[in-house]
Amino acid sequence: MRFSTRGRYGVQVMVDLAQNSTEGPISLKSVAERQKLSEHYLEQLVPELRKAGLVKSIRGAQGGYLLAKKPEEIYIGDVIRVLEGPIAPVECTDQYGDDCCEKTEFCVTREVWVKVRDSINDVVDSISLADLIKDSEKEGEKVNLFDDEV
Amino acid sequence: MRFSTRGRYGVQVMVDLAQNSTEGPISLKSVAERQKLSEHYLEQLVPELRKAGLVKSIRGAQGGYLLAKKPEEIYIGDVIRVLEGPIAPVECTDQYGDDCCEKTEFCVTREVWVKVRDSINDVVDSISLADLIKDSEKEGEKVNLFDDEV
DNA sequence: TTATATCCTACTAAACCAATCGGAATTTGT
DNA sequence: ACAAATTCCGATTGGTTTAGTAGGATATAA
Repeated sequence: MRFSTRGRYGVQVMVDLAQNSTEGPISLKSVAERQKLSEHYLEQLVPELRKAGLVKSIRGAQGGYLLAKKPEEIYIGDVIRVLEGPIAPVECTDQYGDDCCEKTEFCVTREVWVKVRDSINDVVDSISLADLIKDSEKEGEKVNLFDDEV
Repeated sequence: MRFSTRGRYGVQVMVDLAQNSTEGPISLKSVAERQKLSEHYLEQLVPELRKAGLVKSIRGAQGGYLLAKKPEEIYIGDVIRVLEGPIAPVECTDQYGDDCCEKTEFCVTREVWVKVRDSINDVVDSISLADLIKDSEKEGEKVNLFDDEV
């Protein structure tokens, strides 16, 4: 049960843009260096974010990418669904309200996957880019934000 | 972002056992027929559930599998984690409290994945086999249980 | 002793993942 | 006009994972 690198890198790129593109476009080269990712691979992912209206691109020298909206208006769920496809822990939860497999009897287990799907969507749709970079502004302290862990 | 068939089939098998093993062991052959799954493939999965203490096996003719505990005491999360491994939407959330990548700066995005992980675990650890088969006892009505959907 | 089961280890075909490669098109600065 | 920087685009690739299949060995009831 893993997200692929697509969603993970995508979120990293968006956060990086939010942190760095305050004045002018940011090249993928610099994002790749800061985030320690393959520039070529990002070239494959980021155009999808552009087509989805999450970033804007400026071509040519000194070009690069910019967020298309304010960090407060971009939710992690949007980024993930663009790069990973709809969140559907099993196939039959892909479309809402559809009935799934051709099982003759009522499919009992679907309830589980629907609840998982909805709960993931709730989480990722409740966190904006602004929420994430707010944390990073406390840079240097390195506090543990995850006090819910063991 | 999918669970593999392992987790899905595993839950199906456990539900099938809960529904059918009230008196005596159930063969994988019959489970496979009812659930329309490959018997041989189940032979690969179900022993893992046995080693994890979720089912008991009885070998030989008229043998088969039984739940090792009451349906009220078996949670979907247990089944899934046995067959899919720990729920960790990205690698660095695999162990609790561990810090992840060797990023020099604090990893902002990890917060997202930790919250997703915890929310999935909360859901699957709140649904027991008993909860699922309770629904199926209303068989025949075929009501839509998912009124939270569009 | 036969049929029915679980148990166990390999093997495999297909799909998917995470890139890499090689260039075309666009824009800025000199 | 030209070079450098950059996005854009399609093809290819090596490795891993998935979802099984194959072929038996072992155990037990009838």
